[in-house]
Amino acid sequence: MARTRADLPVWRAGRTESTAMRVEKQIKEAVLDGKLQPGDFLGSENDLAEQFQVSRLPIREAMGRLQALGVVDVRTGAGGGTRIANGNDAPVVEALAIQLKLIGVGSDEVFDAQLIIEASAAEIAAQLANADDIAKMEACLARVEELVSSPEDFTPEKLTTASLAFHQSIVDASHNQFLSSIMKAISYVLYRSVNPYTTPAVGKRLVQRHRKMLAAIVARDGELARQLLTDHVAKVRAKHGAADKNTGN
Amino acid sequence: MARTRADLPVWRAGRTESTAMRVEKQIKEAVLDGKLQPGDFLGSENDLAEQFQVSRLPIREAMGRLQALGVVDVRTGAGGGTRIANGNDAPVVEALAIQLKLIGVGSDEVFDAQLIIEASAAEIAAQLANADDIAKMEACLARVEELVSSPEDFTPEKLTTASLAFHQSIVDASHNQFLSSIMKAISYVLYRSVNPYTTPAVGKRLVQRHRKMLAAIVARDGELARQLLTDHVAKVRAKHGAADKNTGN
DNA sequence: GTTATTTTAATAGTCATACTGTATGAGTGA
DNA sequence: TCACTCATACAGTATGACTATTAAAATAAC
Repeated sequence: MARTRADLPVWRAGRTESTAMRVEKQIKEAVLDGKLQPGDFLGSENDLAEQFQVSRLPIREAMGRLQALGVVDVRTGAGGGTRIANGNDAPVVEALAIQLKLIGVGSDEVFDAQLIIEASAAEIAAQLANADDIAKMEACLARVEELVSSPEDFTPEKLTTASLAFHQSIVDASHNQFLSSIMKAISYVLYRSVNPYTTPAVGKRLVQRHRKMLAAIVARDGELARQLLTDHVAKVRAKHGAADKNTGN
Repeated sequence: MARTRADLPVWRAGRTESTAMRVEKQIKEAVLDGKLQPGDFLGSENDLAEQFQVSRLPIREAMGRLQALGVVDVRTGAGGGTRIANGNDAPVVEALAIQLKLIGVGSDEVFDAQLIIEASAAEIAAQLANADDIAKMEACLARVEELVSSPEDFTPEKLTTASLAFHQSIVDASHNQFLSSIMKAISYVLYRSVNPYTTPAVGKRLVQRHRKMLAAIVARDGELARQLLTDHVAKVRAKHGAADKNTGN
């Protein structure tokens, strides 16, 4: 694919700050300093335009950028306008996954991170998991079992999704929202990575190991849970192989 | 036209989302699918406006959003326009830190995550660290020592920054860019959290433990490095206390 | 008096146009 | 060959107008 300027010297963006960037920066700082909290009303675009003594356009742009980052919510209609968002990690999780792709982070690194985070999360989950968490994990496991035992419903996409949901439920059971967010980003990348290798035969072995992992957590055996998780991730990784290492896939 | 543009996904009509969001979504999907790669040229705002059959404004908005996420770089002037960015995790790292604040993630959870990631990273670093990594870590350590031994230069901000830089250099030495990015987000949050507790006396004990940690890594003793890291983080955490738990500070 | 419906007003979203500032690359001259 | 100048292409901003959407207020129905 010929791109005339694709190999030009490195681009450094953001030399002179635009109005939108300045506004964006101020709001972000205020949030980090706790001066703005979830639910706080910033005003309508016209309000803010007057407040910052600029036209609607840069304000609109700044709000759009903050919205893309999940920092603010924007609503149209009477009583609408911009408010500081309640926590919503979906945008930043997706953005993180994209950055891993752009940076060129290899599968190995993502698998390593998965190993580190999930193994520790499983150990914590074995201590902290409550009835709701266990119910959630069991539901995810049941979904996986349903898929591998009914060939007519089976698709690689469904099984990959269900399996990753189970892994996510384990991390969620650690009651650490930071780890949960990171795990979501890992799932984002892993989905596209492991999906081609997902077959019904793989699924059968998968579900057996999943069941053991859940049993260890329910039995409050953190050490065993960690060990099983470690083995499991290592096996998935081995199946994934070294064929496409460093491609980000 | 001497300049070709990377193929974009086809415009899909729909009425629920704004135009800017639709464009944003398509570009993000294309990047995740590998159809767009770092350096690929998307076109000028006018090009894209024509391509998507809308005015400049929604296009401009979409590019602004993607720029805020670090997905694209935008440049003015002749030969300017929008390109897919090379990896740049700074925006998403900051956004992640903001989300932790908005979600209300407590200090405990961040410390837990730090413990998990840094301990594992230190263990890996003990295996993989090369001469450059060690030089970098030593430079960071030297900066910390310099600060605690010269009271006239000392400020809590400087020491906190230098100490976190040392921790970052350890994670960087694991050669896992994903862990590095996550550590940056942790530093972002931790800076505001531990800074008030940073004193010269604290610094003196800090530097001793730092030196031991680095020695263990240089000696390729992963097990010891992990142990020292774990103890160290636990001690910082204890000093931080439970006074402001769950405040996000 | 309460509920369902309509109307109204506020607000984001979009468009067209014009102008400014800036960076690039081509052209000019020494 | 090198430095300088200048035209051009591009983002950034402004203005004004129009549309679509939504919450709230007003009205009608029960």
